[in-house]
Amino acid sequence: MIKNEIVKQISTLLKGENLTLESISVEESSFGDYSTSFPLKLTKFKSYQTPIEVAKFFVSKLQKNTLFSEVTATEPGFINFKLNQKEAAKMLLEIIRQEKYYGKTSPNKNKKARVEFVSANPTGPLHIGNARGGPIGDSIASVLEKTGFQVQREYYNNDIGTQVDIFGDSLIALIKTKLGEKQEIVEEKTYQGEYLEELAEKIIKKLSLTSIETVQNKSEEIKALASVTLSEEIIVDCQAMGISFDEIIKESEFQSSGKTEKVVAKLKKKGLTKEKDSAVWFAPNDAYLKDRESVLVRGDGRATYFADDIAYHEEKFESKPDLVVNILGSNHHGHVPRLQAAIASLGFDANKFKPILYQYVRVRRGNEVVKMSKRAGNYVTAREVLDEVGKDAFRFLLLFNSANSHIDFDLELAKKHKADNPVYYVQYAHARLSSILKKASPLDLDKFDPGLLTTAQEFSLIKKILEFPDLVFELSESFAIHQLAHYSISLAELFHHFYEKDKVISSNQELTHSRLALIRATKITLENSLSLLGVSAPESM
RNA sequence: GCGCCUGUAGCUCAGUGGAUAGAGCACUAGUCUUCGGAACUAGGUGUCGGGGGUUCGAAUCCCUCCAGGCGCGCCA
Repeated sequence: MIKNEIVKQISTLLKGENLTLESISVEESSFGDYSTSFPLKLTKFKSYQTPIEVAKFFVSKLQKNTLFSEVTATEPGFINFKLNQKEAAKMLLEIIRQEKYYGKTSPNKNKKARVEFVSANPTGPLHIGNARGGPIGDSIASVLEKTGFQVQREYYNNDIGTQVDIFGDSLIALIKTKLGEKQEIVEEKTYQGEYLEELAEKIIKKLSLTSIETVQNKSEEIKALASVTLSEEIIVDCQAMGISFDEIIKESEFQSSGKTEKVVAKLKKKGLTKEKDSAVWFAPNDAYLKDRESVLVRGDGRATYFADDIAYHEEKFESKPDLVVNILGSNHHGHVPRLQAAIASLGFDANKFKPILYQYVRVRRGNEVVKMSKRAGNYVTAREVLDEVGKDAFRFLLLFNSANSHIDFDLELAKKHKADNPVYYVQYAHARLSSILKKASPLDLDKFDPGLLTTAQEFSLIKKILEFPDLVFELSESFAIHQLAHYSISLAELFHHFYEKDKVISSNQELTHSRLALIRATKITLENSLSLLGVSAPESM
């Protein structure tokens, strides 16, 4: 936490000087090893008139830290820090001691976070679009844990509603056809695909359906079984992505328990609803939402998804979390402000609510866009892609882009075992690291001398390793998880550079063991990064 | 019509107020008696979609226009 250390020192000094600043940012920089421009951002100067004078003043106070070999002020008001190479190398010992805990910090100790992701409807197999939320949510949850949060991973099962009804009707129609009834009209809205056939066969067998009458009598049972079967299948797909949930929450339970009804009544009491066309609408006093009122209870008395979701979020906030993260497909962007308004109007702190919207995924095979799957009929399933490219490439490539950008997922690239496939590049580095450690005699830290790690390659690698805890902490606030994928690539790259130039195993025992310590620390850092991404770190490939 | 996201090198993308805008791929030429060649070294391209504004400073913030994707239902 070097950057954090600098920020802390500056903050203390600022207080002493009675100067305040909203945020101090420290960045890696080619002008020093770290740099900050906060003197340029001060608006309230005391006895120091210009940014450069402020910078100089702080430099005189900061220079005493042994971690830096040089602290300088440069025009127009930057402060640059040069890391002391030997002191930095010394920190490798601590990393080796911490091992899998390296990167773990505790700013969020004793805090609770709830992360909701995937939340696909049980009306078909998980598709690649919804699946993108899986790795994103899972890795964000892991990052939060790494900064001290106690995290609950949850999946919201939308097991009721119009979509589910339409799906149920399609299924029942299909079962009837299979049992001999002639269907006259096939409606456009009906669900299709091989999976529906499979499901129909399975249900006929399980419920021993023999005639149209039995289907009629057992229609509710059929729908329930279909919903459970598909939900289970989605959960199994998630497991194949390396994801397991702590909690699966069913939408139907908010209705059956009366929680939805209660929360609608609460909103009504606060005067935030109105009745129009025999339905109950959410009508908050919010300029932005004025023309976007939406229905809570339909004309026929049934609650909408929105109402249930409010009840769900009331339940979330009543558990007193410090952070509520929702990973949603970008098509939910209209839903988010409404939900936020509802959360705020129920008296909860909407600042704790962090929705993350991700854009959709298009699947390509080379230059050709893949649109449909045999199984689902009209979209590409997560399972097909997973089976074809494997969990590691699947997760890494979905986490490689920022959530805001669209992804073209190239099946051909994902399967390539070459450098243009970044996941193999990183994994290969890890296998190489393991191989060196196996080949060498066991690491003897008594022979470790930080003063021997003096080459440019060694220093760059050490700096990159030391960035890791800072990055994890930043990600716990920015949720920009793709930066972790890029970090792991850059770490692998710096290791390869070092490997080519500096020979690790030699007759010089002190140098060998000092470099082995660097190798060990690199391996730990790479492993911990990959572990947060949910990608395996192979010992050999 | 309204809203959200995107537009950065030939391609795929990083970079959201800092200093000379960066990687990877592709392309060309090299590096194997040496710890794993799935690697490394060297070579260079940019109206940061266009225009205007804010300020010491803008790819980044604001306005506007253009292009692409998505959404806008008593769907979820």
